[in-house]
Amino acid sequence: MTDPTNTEIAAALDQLGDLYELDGAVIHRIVAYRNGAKAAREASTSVSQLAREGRATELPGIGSTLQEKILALAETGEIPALEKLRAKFPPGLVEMTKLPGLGPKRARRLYEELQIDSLASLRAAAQEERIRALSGFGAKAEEQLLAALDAYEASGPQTRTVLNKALAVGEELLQAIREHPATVRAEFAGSARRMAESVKDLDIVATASDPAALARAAVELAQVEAASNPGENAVRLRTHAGLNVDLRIVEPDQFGNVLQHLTGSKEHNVALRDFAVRRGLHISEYGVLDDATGITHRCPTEQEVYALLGMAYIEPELRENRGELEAALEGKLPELITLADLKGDLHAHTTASDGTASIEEMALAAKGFGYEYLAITDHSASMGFGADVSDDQLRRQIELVRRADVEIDGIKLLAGSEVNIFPDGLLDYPDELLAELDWVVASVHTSFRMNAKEMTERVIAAIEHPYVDCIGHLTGRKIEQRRAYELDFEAVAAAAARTGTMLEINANPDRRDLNELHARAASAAGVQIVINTDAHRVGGFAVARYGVATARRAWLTPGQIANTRPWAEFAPLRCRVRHESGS
DNA sequence: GCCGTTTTCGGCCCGACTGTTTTCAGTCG
Repeated sequence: MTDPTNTEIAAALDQLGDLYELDGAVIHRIVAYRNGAKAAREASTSVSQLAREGRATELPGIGSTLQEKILALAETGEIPALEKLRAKFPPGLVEMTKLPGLGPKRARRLYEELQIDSLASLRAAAQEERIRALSGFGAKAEEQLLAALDAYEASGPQTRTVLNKALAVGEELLQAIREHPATVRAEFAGSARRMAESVKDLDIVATASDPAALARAAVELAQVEAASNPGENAVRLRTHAGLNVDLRIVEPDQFGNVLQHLTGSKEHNVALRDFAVRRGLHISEYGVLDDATGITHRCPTEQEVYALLGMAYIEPELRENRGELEAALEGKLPELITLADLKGDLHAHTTASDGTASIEEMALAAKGFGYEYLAITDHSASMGFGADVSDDQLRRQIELVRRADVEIDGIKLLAGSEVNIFPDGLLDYPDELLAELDWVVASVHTSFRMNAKEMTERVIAAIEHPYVDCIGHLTGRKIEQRRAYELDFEAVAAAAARTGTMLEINANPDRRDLNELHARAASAAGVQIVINTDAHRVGGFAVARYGVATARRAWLTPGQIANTRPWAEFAPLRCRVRHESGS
């Protein structure tokens, strides 16, 4: 049988955690399963394989017991403890705990005392006012359960907003808050500050000369559709797009504590506080309490919070409990790449395929964005976007790019293509035509539903092609829309490292593909990474920030990103150069 | 269930909010 993927292992461990929680296990055991699930989900190699070798325990949070369970899943397809718990609790019971306000303890009482085992039976019981008979429940609880059921059935489990959509309105709102006369300082916190792929809501932390006045004024801003009653130092806003924004206004001497607390992530904060406790310190949003002195240190800046723990400042993008605390202690945090480090873009479209601007317009836009070089990479013939670029049209396009390169000063233009990888691994243009190009991105755009083995062979065939410089948006995922297709990432990264083929971080905020975990693992495996915007219009280069954000969340430095180099240094990195020179 | 420059056993983050309570358990972020 085929080994379970890391995602499947993580799901099984998460389920075990949920079911043990219903079963009333001590919280630390439940947390251990959830930590194990996180470790499996984020591992850069096959966890089943590690378990077979007895090395899964090297992952933080996986000990011998979890390794045994993973091994059982790999060898028999099931985990006995999980099957036993599934038999004990109906699946509807787990679903009930997804309702806000209903946790495992209360759900289990509803099941045992009223035989409620599904959303439907829960609704019936609440409507018939049978729940209020239980001690600890009242009429209010029934009311809230019915409201939660309505909300859940109307829109399903909570949806998240892709980061650029949240920032589009959020940055306007932040700017408006900053411009208010009472505001001294205002910053994003939360997952938006960490530049996560998507957000549940936005958090803004501010200091103000008159907090209550700022809270009242925020309610009246043009971006705000509705709001809670503004308090003395907090208000919840809802934008016209339905995004919730929490504004917290704090004392300046606690700004660092609150910003750190609300920036999270939860996992980072839990690990940070755990670390602090071992040193006699207690971190909260109000300060850092020192057991030895009884003094609570209030921190105007986050730097002071981390300094009190003897750590270097940790950039928000790294705060995911992926080793940043240990690195900060040892002074081994990476010098992360910034937007200003990018020198060129190697994936952009024009009207020759599905872009909206000419070669010249895109060149000038890229130059205006500060780039020194740009590859024009329209879709190959089989793509079917607008005007197909046939072989002859590509030859003509090459001429046009070369001419524009001569005519436009201050930016190097490369004649390229985004070539389709067919299901059999072959490319859309003949080799002799590909050989004429300066740069070739190969991408999968069709037949996503192949199995992992076939898809891996398909992509590796392209990686091994002598004229392919780079693989575009490797996994095909669209954030909150479309899952990544099945692929053996380790094998792909190994092939890319072996051949010198680059892997792209596609900066389109709906893609961010490679994702941060893949990008980190690929770079560690020796793969050269490029950050490309895949721009389809002159404004398209602006999304580079999201590609940079993914690279930062992948711990990457400028040296690990090929297109931080000027063209003279980048050009020899292309694997085709080595192919052509016969090495 | 995991883990160890105080531990192989005994710890394991912090606080707010809510409804149902007469001091707190459960839930959430």
